[in-house]
Amino acid sequence: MAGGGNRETFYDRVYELVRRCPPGRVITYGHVAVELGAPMASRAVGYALHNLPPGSDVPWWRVINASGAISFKNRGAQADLQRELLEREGIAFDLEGRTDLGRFRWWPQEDAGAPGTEPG
DNA sequence: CGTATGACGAGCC
DNA sequence: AGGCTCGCCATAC
Repeated sequence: MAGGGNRETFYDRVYELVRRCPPGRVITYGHVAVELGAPMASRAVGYALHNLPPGSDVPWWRVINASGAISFKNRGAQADLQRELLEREGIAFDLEGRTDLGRFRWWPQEDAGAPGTEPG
């Protein structure tokens, strides 16, 4: 059933992109927004993950802020969980709780098979 | 339909 | 380097 009518919301687009983020890599809210065509919708991106339903296969923990740090630190438990999940994937954290975006940042174009971005 | 929220980003001091 | 403010966007009520 083509069903049609199934309009994809901004949230769904965020989920799809984040879902493509491979382990050991991270992406910033701002970059996700840019990929979606809304470089200034970084806030909406975070909101999308906030509305992320339980049981979803979206690696929300691979999404961090432009500072390379984990957001919603207020959530404590949630932030701690994200950091643990990232560390298990090989993501290193700075003493300030920040990661090296220049080393772990993931670029959707990599998945597209576009050379030039060598994570080396 | 208008207001308020929020897991952001960049600029300014 | 750290902290504060404004702006921007997409939903919820």
